[in-house]
Amino acid sequence: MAQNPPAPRLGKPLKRAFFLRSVHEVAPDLIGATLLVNGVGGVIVELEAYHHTEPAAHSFNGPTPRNAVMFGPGGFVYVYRSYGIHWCVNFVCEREGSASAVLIRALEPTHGIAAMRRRRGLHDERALCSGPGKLTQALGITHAHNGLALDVPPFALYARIGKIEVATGVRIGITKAAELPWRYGLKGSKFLSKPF
DNA sequence: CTCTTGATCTTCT
DNA sequence: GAAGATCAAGAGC
Repeated sequence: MAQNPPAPRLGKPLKRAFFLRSVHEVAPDLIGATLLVNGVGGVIVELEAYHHTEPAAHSFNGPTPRNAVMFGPGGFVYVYRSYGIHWCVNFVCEREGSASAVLIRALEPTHGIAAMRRRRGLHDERALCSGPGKLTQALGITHAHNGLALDVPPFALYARIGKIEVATGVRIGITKAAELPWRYGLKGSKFLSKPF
């Protein structure tokens, strides 16, 4: 087995207050940040913004048992079941009642790659976390994590270090409000769910 | 490479 | 009963 390169240095820990502003300010600032769950994870390279004022958001029709966390304050985790089989993870943004969030869609694996390969049953690093359902499986995220805070274990989030270029485009896999350019990604990354 | 399909949970009609 | 913020496997080109 080839040795993995050393994991990159981490930036400063992001606190809950990081999320208490517009989802469109948070979204580009999260590209390049590092997400870890029990020490396993990587660099966020792709995400999408959702807001209760547009019909693609789960919160558009008001609170339900599933989306209740979205209606709380920013800085917490919203996990939902997708197509009956996958889990998808969101970070809630803005103030309580704003019901906005970013869907984490892809990571560049950097920490705990062996654990991710084991959970995914795959060796190819580029396929470990290149999609919203894939990365939750790789990090071990399930409904048990719904409602947890992002700045408290098992979660840890670290600011990016240095400059990057953020790409934007239309969101993937939706039919309502499909024209909004609310997909954000790390320009040129090899770990996206799809190229921009 | 693209296209199709099955898996089967939660919400809405 | 249908649709959905998905993925992997298999068929066909």
